[in-house]
Amino acid sequence: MGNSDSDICHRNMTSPTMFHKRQAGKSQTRKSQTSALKSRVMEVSLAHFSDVGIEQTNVGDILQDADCSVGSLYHHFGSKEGIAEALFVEGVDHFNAGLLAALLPRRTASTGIKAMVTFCCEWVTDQPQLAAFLLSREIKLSELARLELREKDRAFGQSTYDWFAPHVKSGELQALPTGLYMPLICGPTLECSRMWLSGRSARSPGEVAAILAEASWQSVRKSVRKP
Amino acid sequence: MGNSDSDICHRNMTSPTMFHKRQAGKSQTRKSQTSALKSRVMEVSLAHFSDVGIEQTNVGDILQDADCSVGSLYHHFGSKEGIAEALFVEGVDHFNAGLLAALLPRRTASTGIKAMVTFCCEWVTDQPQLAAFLLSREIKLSELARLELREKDRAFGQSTYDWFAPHVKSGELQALPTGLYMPLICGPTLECSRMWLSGRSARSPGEVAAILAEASWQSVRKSVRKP
DNA sequence: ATTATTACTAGAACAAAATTCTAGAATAGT
DNA sequence: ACTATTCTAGAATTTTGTTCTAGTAATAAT
Repeated sequence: MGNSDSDICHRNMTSPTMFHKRQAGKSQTRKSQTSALKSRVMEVSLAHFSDVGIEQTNVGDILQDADCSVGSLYHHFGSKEGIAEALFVEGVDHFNAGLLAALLPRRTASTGIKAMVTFCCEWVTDQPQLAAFLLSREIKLSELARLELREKDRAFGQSTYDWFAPHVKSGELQALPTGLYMPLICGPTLECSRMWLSGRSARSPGEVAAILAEASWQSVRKSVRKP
Repeated sequence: MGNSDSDICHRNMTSPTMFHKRQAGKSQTRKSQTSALKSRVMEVSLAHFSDVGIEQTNVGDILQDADCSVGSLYHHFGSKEGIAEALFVEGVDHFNAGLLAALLPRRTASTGIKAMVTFCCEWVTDQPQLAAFLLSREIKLSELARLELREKDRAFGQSTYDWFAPHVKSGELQALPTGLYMPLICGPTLECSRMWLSGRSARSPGEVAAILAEASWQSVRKSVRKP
């Protein structure tokens, strides 16, 4: 999170100097101070965003809670939305990586699908703040971030599809339009998550993980019964 | 939509005069002008909200596009969020009513569940703007609206449960925690909707309604196979 | 009919909050 | 040592949501 090199100055910089190798030389103090500052801002912002939403959060509070100056904040993030964007991209990254890590080692269709659902449930239950923020979708992404995410999304979709394909061929999984697997597998869980996170449901996803896993599995397995 | 009597002045008014019967007498011109204005504001706001989000929308634009004065807008809606709130409550009402109307006449578990999914798909596909707005959930509701919605939600849940119960008893539907039926039935569809609405998927829910209906049905039907 | 009250419209004035600007300090590269 | 760049800082500016005051049309009360 800290040294994510994601400040806007790097993003916007087109000069070749950005490719010079960075010697992690002697005095690390300034660098670490800076990255600590960015971390602090992101952490504090997440707390506020997930609590009252981006709009209701005011930069003044972030500045104060993160002990950061206006200049620094705008230097690193460009805008309030910029902070949200950074949080969003990072969050999606972590989630997708975790989901893949849960899926890939599984050898059977059933265990793979259920592992995805279970991971989803646990992830949401373990870090409700980040989950609430990611699921809220009130983020207006910049064109750049949009493309970045689109690409990550594509890569993620490809990875899962590579895992699914053999199981479809072997007749364990239904053959479906590619875009439907994720909604069918994670949709119910995410819906439960939203309800829990917004206080409309008392039961956390973690508590109903097993039921959700079984149900989602039933929805994508190749049915052998007559309809 | 027009004469919804939902302006804040009515909501906040506690004096008994609000209960005086209103003679729909002679000159309707002012009333209709007013309700036309409110409709215009809501329509224009929905377009902006679903396009760029509530935060990014500025009142100035709404004022201009709806040809409304600052005074009128704040008289009728109280704030920018007030407009969003009105849109949200109205939207949820319509959606829930439609969903119930699709479900209640069905006599078998299978056709009922599938009707819900199908309705969901069509509703989202038919009015993408409203759907995008409702699904975005960036609305900070007032305490009053929160309670109002909570109650509607409860009533809706009760109605669907009354329909489900006999089918659970007869062994067609799985017995599940009450809060899980909706996520399992509508979760995949809503997830598809989000992807379509945000441009991450090309296929509209309407196009895959049949597949989703069947899959969701499989996820909640009472399974007769060995696990 | 006259008056009083209320609903509504209108836009100037205000306040709060986001962002830009300018300047200076720390650091890295040459 | 010198120069360019990154980073920090906070005052100044701009933007934008909201309030206020005033006036008009409609309805209710007397």
